[in-house]
Amino acid sequence: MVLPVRRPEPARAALRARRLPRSFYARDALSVARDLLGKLLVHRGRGGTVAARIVEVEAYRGPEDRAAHTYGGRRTPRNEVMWEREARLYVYFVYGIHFCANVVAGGVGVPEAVLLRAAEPLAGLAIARDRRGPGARDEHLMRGPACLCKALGLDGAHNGADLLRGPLGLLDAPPVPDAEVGRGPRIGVDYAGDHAARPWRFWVSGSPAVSRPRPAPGAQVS
DNA sequence: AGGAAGATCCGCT
DNA sequence: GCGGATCTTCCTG
Repeated sequence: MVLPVRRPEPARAALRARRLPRSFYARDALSVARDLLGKLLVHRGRGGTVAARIVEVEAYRGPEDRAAHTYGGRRTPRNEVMWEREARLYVYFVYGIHFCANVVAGGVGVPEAVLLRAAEPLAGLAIARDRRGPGARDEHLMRGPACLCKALGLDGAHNGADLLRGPLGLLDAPPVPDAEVGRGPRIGVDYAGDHAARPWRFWVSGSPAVSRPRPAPGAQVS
């Protein structure tokens, strides 16, 4: 009699990885953004755990970045978390409907962050589907910053959440090689003048979960 | 005190 | 491709 062979489940193995150390976050947002590609975002919430592989991010670089909430050194109740210690989550509300989540980079007084724009669902698919409702294909459950938050159950209550402890975490995973990294201008920041053209958006080429796989026509891609 | 715009998504045409 | 939904935040007067 042949025993049923339980093939090692890739997600389970991946979720055993350690959390990224604080030093990972204590760098400029561009480096953190690039290196976040391929890492795993995990939320152990009520109803179970949802995990995802990050495939699209954007760097927001503090006071000098016209597209950032902290442009010009503005410090407000909303963006307060960006000014504090790195390795926390900055969640804000947009368009009266959606939440977007950022990973705080830099350090105390260095208000930089990385917007999480898209991810590939890895575990907790049933929960993610339920949160998103009918209509979305699995590979699109977390395509776009607001969709990502919804599928992972992130909202304003998670603003300031520590990523080194507690139910929210970022786990280490193999780096995405340069050859597979796409780069281009950020989305939805046309108001930022010349800063809008800066190629501070990074994505994993070929991932079906990337929200906009191609850079805008004529955009500088470097 | 008021208003304008927003780091978006989805459905319809 | 376009626009509506929906409300917080911040700047101006």
